[in-house]
Amino acid sequence: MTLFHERGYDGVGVAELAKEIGINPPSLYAAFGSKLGLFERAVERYADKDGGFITDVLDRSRNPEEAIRELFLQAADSFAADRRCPGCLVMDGARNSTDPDASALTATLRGKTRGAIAAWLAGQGLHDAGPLADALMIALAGLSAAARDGMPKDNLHAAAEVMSEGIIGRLEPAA
Amino acid sequence: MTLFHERGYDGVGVAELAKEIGINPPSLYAAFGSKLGLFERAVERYADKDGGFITDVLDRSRNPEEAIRELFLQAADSFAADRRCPGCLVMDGARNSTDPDASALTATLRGKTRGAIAAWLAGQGLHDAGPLADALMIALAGLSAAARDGMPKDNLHAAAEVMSEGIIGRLEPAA
DNA sequence: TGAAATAATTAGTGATCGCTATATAATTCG
DNA sequence: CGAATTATATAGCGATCACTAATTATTTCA
Repeated sequence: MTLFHERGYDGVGVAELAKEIGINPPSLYAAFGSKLGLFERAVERYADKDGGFITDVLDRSRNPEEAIRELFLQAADSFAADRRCPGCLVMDGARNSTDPDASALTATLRGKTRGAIAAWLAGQGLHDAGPLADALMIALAGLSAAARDGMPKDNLHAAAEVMSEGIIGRLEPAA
Repeated sequence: MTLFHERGYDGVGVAELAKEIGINPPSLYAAFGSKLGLFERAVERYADKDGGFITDVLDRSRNPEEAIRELFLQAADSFAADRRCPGCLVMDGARNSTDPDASALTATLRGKTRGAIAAWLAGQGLHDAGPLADALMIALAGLSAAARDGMPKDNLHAAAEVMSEGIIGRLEPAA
């Protein structure tokens, strides 16, 4: 998972993945079926653990302002937590990959996240929950890209606050 | 340039690049020195032509509100203009590349753009021009990522408007 | 302990990578 | 027209890719 996160799906080979796990390539294929199978397991684990803060924030927040603020704060924290593998594996783990299956895998997870956010916003009685969810996902994608481009944690935090407070200021109830 | 834009630096081979130009690999090396040399030329051309709207907007705008609004609008237009090569070549052309030189090339151009935006904002007498420039760059990176992930032009526009108006609403003069 | 089943390792498959030495064709000049 | 020069194209260099057949080592039970 760390290797995929660090260098992307195409950037790491099966030999190195097996070595990191402590097995040989044939054992990797016996256990996961293919490189893509291992990637699927890694991405799902990442979404469950590292990406769990998203559903947690939505569950715990009692109003959209608090939710969005906390979402951006925790995203900036998460994306800059480990200097060795910055950004989000779901956002950027298969970016520019030559394997369409790997891209489709992460795209599906992004779709689920966007759907959960949009549904929560709509449930809060907000106008334009769809475009709002798109804007949030785009901002998160930007944060992930910036983290991967090496932006320091403090700068990431400051920029995240600008964006979150900006979007919060534009919230309005459904017509 | 189109091939690099479409599939990223690592995603396209020299043989295909040469074929697209209409020459053979040895001629490509005679003309550009290396794959990286051709990428450099392509990225610089892209920054000059397709990315020219950024400096144009800054030059023409008479206040930050107008500038930011126009920046996001034109970015969304540009990133979704060609379905075959969506997003921004400078933002995502070398993302997850295994060649650090290619990544450094695009990183330098992003740094220049961020610098130009920050300087312009500061010249407009705005508070926190640095974090603001970071936020703008991050939003643009998010728009590029969303475009590359296949988001339709209209949705991209709507989300861009949410983000731009949000940031505009948070502008404040320097202390 | 000895045979059967399982696991791990080595080595190698064809394909593609960036890049280039060699060979062929086209052009320029005496 | 023929020789020297330049530009083109073909083919192949070593390296790496995902993946696996064949071999060796280990363990499991009678």
